[in-house]
Amino acid sequence: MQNLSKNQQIIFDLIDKSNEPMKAYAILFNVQKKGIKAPLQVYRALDKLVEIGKIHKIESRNAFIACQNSSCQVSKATAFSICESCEKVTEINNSSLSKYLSNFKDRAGMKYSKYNLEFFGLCKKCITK
Amino acid sequence: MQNLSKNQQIIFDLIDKSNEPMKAYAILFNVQKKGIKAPLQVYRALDKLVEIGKIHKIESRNAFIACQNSSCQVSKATAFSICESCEKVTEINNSSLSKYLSNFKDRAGMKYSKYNLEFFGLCKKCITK
DNA sequence: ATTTAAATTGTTATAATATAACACTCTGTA
DNA sequence: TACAGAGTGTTATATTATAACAATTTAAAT
Repeated sequence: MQNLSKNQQIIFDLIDKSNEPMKAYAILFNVQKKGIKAPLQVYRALDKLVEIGKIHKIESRNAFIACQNSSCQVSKATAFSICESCEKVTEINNSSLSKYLSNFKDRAGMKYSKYNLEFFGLCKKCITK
Repeated sequence: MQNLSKNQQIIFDLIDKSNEPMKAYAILFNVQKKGIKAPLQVYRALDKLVEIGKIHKIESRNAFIACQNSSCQVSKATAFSICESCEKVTEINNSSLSKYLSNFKDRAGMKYSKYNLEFFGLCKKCITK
């Protein structure tokens, strides 16, 4: 795989270091000291990083996390668990689930090339609170 | 179940008549002649309608569709197919899928109360184009 | 080395999506 | 009939995302 460009690398490093999903304008604020000044610079890098599978967008949160699955090249089969109390997000890496969903066919005869699944609930820590 | 309020009914009727997902500001434009003038009036009705399961939000599109599943009271287990060419969205009502996902447990020990799944691809019509 | 096309960057402005805050009104019920 | 909860109306503003255009860098093929 080709290397990331300067902006892409800066933004990927930031997201990768974070242990929680980051929103675009939080990213912007953090990288302003590195010379990235405008939203569009952030969104362009995010678009590319999503496209090549280095990060994923958590659609229900409008936020981005680094891919936890080291072998992931393309974001075409993603699943996440989201704690509705502490907002912790974890990428689910479960071969039974991914097999089931990748092979799923509905009666409409649609050809699926991609899916995104988000589970919501309470994480272990938050259940006991 | 209790009846919808005036604004909720107006907005639900509009979405229900539409055969495609509607965006909040498209809804606003359509209901202005009925006296609903401000975005917040729309968003409040949408929030309530989502909460009681009459409509669903398509997260990847920031758009709303009426629930196709007449028995659905609460939006806690939703799945959709989305055509990336014509943007047609269909609610998937498949008991095998919903059973599989409702029973899914990951190793993080999280207790899930809800999920949302979006499949992307090409619908029958668009495949042949 | 030089050309060339594609990707990336920088910049300003603006579009699209969504919520805060506050006051008032309606509705069901105890 | 008063009271609590849900709903409404309104203005302002916050948040998320893209349009348009010009310049620069990069990678690959001559």
